[in-house]
Amino acid sequence: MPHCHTYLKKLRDHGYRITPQREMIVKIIAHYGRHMSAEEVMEKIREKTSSINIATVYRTLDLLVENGLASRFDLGNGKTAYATSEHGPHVHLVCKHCGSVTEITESDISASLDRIEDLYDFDCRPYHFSIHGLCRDCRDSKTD
Amino acid sequence: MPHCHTYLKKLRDHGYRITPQREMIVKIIAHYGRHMSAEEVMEKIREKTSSINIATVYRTLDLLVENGLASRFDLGNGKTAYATSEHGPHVHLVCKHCGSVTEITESDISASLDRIEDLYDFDCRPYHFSIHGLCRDCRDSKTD
DNA sequence: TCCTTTGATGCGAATGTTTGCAATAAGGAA
DNA sequence: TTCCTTATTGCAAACATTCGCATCAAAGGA
Ligand SMILES: [Mn+2]
Ligand SMILES: [Mn+2]
Ligand SMILES: [Zn+2]
Ligand SMILES: [Zn+2]
Repeated sequence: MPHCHTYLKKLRDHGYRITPQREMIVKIIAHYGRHMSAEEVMEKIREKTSSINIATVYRTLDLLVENGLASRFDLGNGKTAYATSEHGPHVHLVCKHCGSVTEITESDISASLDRIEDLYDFDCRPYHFSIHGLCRDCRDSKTD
Repeated sequence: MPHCHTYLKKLRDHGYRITPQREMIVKIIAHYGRHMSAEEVMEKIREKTSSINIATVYRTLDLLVENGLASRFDLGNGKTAYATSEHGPHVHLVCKHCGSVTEITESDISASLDRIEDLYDFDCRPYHFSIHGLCRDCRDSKTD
């Protein structure tokens, strides 16, 4: 499914101009279906055609996030990751000690998100964020 | 209350050395009671005595986070913020369009965190993280 | 108190991300 | 189709954060 067309249309509808750079970046991240860092997007671009400046990649990814077409989050390793909604909504449990990442099931968080959207009139969806904590292994291996 | 002593003791108990640099950084962030960026910690240090290298500030803040004595999170402006548990556990709703930040009430999220801790055996507490989304004002001012 | 071990610091370089600004080109109007 | 307005790009510099490594000093034992 060419989701990228939908994304591009939404951008155009919001009054943004569709440039070859934006088309290429949207296509790449929409089809990839997983998290990508800005640098990974750059690599895919280099594989295909002429290069795009890294600042433009960041600006386009941020544009998608601001308009609810992608999510941005921090996996704790000093890099930021991006994904379109193709990746599906979910929460990552990131261990701040060993860096392991677990994805949790929708139903484990959706009640709280519903509540937040109701009470605070704040639109969390499509959600995709990280909760940093300690996994069992790391907790056990500590005297505390 | 000199929480900093507690923090320093915990670090020592975990086998870390207590250096003048660590003492100073822990004192500053524990007494401040709010979020601070690494650069803000540096400013406080400069006001007081001789300088500490910024890399040491980052390393010490990360040490506190890894040992559950402080939390680190991203307020979406390209800077990372840190706070000790003096700041209290809570979740920020960060609007990715206008940048506004709302703090939500403990009870609005704690059920989900309990569930996560049970099901995944993952220690979320003391929790302090951000959910990025759209506030009412920004949602309303969009054609979508 | 002095010595030894080894974890912590400072420094400078590398990496990741943002920003200001002049040049460019998308999209609408004529 | 051509022109105009102004959003977008590329570039280079600034900024935020991490890392490797030589040096230093905290902590514990003699
Ligand atoms: Mn994910
Ligand atoms: Mn807070
Ligand atoms: Zn872990
Ligand atoms: Zn807003």
